[in-house]
Amino acid sequence: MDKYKNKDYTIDNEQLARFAKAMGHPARITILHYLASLDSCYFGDIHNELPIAKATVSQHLKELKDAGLIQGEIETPKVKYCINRENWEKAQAYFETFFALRKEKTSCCN
Amino acid sequence: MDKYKNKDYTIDNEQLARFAKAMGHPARITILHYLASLDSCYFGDIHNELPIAKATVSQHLKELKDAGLIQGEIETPKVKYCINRENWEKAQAYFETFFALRKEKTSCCN
DNA sequence: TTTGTAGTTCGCAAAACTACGAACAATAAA
DNA sequence: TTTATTGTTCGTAGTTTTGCGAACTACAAA
Repeated sequence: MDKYKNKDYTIDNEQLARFAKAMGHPARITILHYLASLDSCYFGDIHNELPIAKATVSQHLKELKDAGLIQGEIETPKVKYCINRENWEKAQAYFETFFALRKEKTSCCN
Repeated sequence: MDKYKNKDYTIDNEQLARFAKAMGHPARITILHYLASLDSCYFGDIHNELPIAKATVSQHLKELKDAGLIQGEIETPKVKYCINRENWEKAQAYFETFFALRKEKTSCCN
C-alpha cells in the first residue's frame, strides 16, 4: 500500500542531516574546532586534546572523514589531518541557508 | 590515575554538539525546515510531510523539544508545534561562530 | 634482528537510536 | 454513553554508536 508514497526526504535534507550528525558529538566538535583554528594537526596532537582513548579518537576521525569534513594524509610515521575545505564550505552554506529560512518571519507561536 | 585530567569538553562544544545531534536525522531536519518556513504547524501536518509512523514522529518531536529547538502547545484536540525562536537564534549563532573560525585561513593541507 | 613510535583495526560490551503497532488519554460529537 | 479525533506513551526489536584494550601494520632506529 502507498502509505508512505512520495514522501522521501530530499537530497539536501539528507545531506544536511549527515553533516549535522557528524558534528553531533562533543569530541568531533572539538576535533573540528581544533583543525579549523590551528595548523598543527597530527593525530597525536588531536588525541592530546581529548579525554578518550586513541582507538576512539581514530573512530571519530573516521566518521568525520566519511562525512567529508576532514581529510587525512600519511606523513610517515605520522598522520596529518585537516579540514576538507571544499566540503567545509559546503556544510557552512547548508547551515546558513537552513537557518536563514526562519529570518524575518513571525512564527505561529513566537 | 590522571589519564584524562583537564580535558573535559567545553560547555560551548557540548552545546553545539547537542544542537547538531538534534539536527542529525533527515526527519528532524525536515520537521525543522517545515516549521521554520510555514505557519501551519500541527502535529498532523508534520506527520503528513514524513514517511514514518506517527509514534516515530512524536519521538522525533520530543527530541527536538528536548534540544530546545522547538516547542509545543496544546490546542485541543490538536497540538501546535513551533520553532523556539530564542534557541533557534542561539543555535544559529553557534554554527555561525563555529564555521567562521575557518575563515581566511590557509589550512595545513588545503 | 630487535625495539620503538604512530596510528589503525578488531572484538567486545553497554548504551542510545530508530521504528513500529498497540494501547492509552483527553476532549468533542452523535 | 458510545464513537471519533488527535496525539502520546508503552513495549519490543533491530541497528548504530561509543568506548575500551589488545592486537596489528608500517616504518625507522639501534
